[in-house]
Amino acid sequence: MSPLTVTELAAWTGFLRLHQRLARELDAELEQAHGLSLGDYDVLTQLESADGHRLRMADLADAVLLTRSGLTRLVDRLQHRGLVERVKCSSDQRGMHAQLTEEGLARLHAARPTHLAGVRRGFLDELSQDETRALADLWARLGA
Amino acid sequence: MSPLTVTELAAWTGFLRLHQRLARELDAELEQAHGLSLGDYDVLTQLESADGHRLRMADLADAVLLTRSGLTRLVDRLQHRGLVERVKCSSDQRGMHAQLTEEGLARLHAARPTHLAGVRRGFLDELSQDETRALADLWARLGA
DNA sequence: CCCTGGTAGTTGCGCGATCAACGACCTGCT
DNA sequence: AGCAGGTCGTTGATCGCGCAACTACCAGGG
Repeated sequence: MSPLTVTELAAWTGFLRLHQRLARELDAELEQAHGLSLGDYDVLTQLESADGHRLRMADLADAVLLTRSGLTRLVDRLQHRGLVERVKCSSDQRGMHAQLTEEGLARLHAARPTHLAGVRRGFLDELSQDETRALADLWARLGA
Repeated sequence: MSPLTVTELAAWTGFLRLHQRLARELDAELEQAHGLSLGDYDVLTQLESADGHRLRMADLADAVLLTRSGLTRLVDRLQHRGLVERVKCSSDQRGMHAQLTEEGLARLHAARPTHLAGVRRGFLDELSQDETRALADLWARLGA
């Protein structure tokens, strides 16, 4: 396996470093301002955009890239705080829906400006429109 | 705060999702093939490229974006496995160097092909040369 | 000289995530 | 009908990390 060129290395490690830095910054900011972790925010957002503000546990886990067990506990915490509730699935007795509550929606809306500002400040603001589109296309390609 | 455009959203979430997926894939692969986590590999690599294969704890922590406490324990584990050793700093009685051992270097070299193959397969192979350069430049700009 | 403010590294604690194992349930085949 | 194999969500155990507190040490000013 031939070594990476300097440019390749920079393209890869820059990706890693930026993610680590940004994830920590934005998480801290959101936690401090609204008591939500990035994971909380991610789950809430997925639920908001889902039909009826509810999602099957497994689908939600896939959407936020957590294991099922990781999601179980994250939903536990959100439920305990009243931001989400569990609803039995009618068509499958094993299944559960995670359902956004009124309060969950409100908290999400309250937190959104903070988070969007952070994402812009740390990421989008540095990108031209062309670059933004190029990145979006690139991630789509890499996801397939 | 105005909402994100679809493209902006894709540029951001794609970044997040790709990182989560890749980090998990590459970590599992490296763990299974060589018993090293990505964090282990990262530390070993930093030490390899450092002068005398050694680095002050604080500098190493900065290089791999861990807190000092996180690094202390990571080095604990590596030391326990004989891949790294701690050396007192001569110029500062508080200071410690993390120093790569022979075995640590060997393990790193053994693991490198696996890791490079994974990075290429999941990331670099999908990029044209121009894109690779553009990304490297972009990360550099975002780092400042 | 010492004393104050700051830095280096380690530690106790708590959190959040994974993995493996489990019970409950579904589905298709015989 | 009954069983085999797979899926859904949860749980117990464990791990790695950050935060805050701590000790040891450094450096500069009175």
